[in-house]
Amino acid sequence: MVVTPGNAAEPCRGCDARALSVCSVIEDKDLCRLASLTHVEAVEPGREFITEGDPADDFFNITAGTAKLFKMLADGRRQITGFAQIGHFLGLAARNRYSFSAEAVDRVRLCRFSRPRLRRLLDDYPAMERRLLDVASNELVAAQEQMLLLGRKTAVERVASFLLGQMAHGGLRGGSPRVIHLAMGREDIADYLGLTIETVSRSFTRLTGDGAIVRHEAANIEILSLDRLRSLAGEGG
Amino acid sequence: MVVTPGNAAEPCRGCDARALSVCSVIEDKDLCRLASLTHVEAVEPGREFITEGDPADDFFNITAGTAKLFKMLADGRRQITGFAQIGHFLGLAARNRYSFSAEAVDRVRLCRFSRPRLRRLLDDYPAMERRLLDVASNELVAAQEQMLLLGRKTAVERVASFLLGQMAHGGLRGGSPRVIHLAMGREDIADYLGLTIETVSRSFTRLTGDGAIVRHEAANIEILSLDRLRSLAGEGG
DNA sequence: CGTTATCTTGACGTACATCAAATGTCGTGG
DNA sequence: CCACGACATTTGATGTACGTCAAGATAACG
Repeated sequence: MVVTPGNAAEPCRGCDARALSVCSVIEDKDLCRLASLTHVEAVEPGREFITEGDPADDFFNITAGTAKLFKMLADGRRQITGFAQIGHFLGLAARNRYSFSAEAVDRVRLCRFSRPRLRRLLDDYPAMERRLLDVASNELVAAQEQMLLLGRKTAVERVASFLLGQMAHGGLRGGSPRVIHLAMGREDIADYLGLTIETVSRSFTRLTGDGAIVRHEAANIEILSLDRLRSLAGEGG
Repeated sequence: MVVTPGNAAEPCRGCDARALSVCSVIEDKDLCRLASLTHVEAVEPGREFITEGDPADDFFNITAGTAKLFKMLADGRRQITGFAQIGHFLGLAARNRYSFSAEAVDRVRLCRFSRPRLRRLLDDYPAMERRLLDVASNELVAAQEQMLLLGRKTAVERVASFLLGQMAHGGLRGGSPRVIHLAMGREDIADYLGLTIETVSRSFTRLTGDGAIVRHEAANIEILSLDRLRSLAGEGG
């Protein structure tokens, strides 16, 4: 599973995720050291690479693809707490066990850091610790937003908000600005929004009927009216 | 509103919250400097001291009482994202505007730090930044747990989980181990759990019927069977 | 003690879940 | 290229947990 990079000396220099991730604080001249600390891996779709409750020995940085982060109840009910994409840093646990599981949605590439190694890196680069605090703060803001969604929004509002969120992510990478490609299926969307697949599907249908979107192949959603979508999301009034 | 401490030189030394908060990383000899950076304030019940969208000029440290943190939708729907109690650090925003509001539940005492002053303090005490990262990580774990609750748990499971959480907090401070005093009313509990006050009330009634708890004055809940409460919370099977 | 706010209980409505079937999508092999 | 099967998504019919509306019960307060 471990993929040896083509150029063993400098896998980090050409990394697409670098500018988007905590690694951006490492200066060019020290990239070599950064590269020596990490293992690049590929994870096949459906494969779980973090398991809730396991010792949190490693940290991860997503460099390609999409992973889902989730928690489960004993009887199988699942809540996806977020999707991790390029540049996303994973594994902050505070305690020494993971508090969630992570599974690849499509083919994921990631860098794995061992906890003690990252600790040493943080000691040498205080700016990186600051950057991590920023990352954690942003995730906290996103988590609060999601609590509002899960606790108080209707099904249609949830799906509309989800699309707006996915658009924000897609916007970072190029691509046609009005068409969103969803890497995850309806079941993952449902488990992210606290709904069932049927209700998610019906909500897409209603958004279509309201003229906010058009579905192309279920995974490709075209935004017809951003204003209408915003209004249906319940945030912009 | 600003309360001048009795002993202006060292309000931090005798602070009840110090051991529980980020301030614990400051050595005794430097407490004087810490004290010079902060303003101690009292906030009356019902008073809002952070407003979502306002410039995030200050950080806060709760030293007594309970505050609720919340977000609202345009039409008045509200989601309480957490309750902040002694030792809780508030104001991490990443962007320069608050992403949530905060209001005192009962009488709150807090320390206010201006953003640039805290920044300088962090530069001098790298350990404090590390501590803040731990704090943020713990909050992230709690937020994920709450997402599971809001997205996938039933009303009774939510209320049982809430009581277990409040017990964990109450356990830190002395007091009778089996009786929980709830600082907040039913409306706040409902807005925290994504329910209505009626459903919260009915869930308390069901927990009572199941022999898990007894209500004394609506605000004082006695735990009769921790096992039964855990099982009803849906986590321990 | 009355007055008022908060909490509990009851009757009923509704948004979403569940169960079930139809339709669409995609990979595989004829 | 088309036929087939497996799986994902959509649509429909019905059930239910929780919300809404309304009335009592209880506690807080002057």
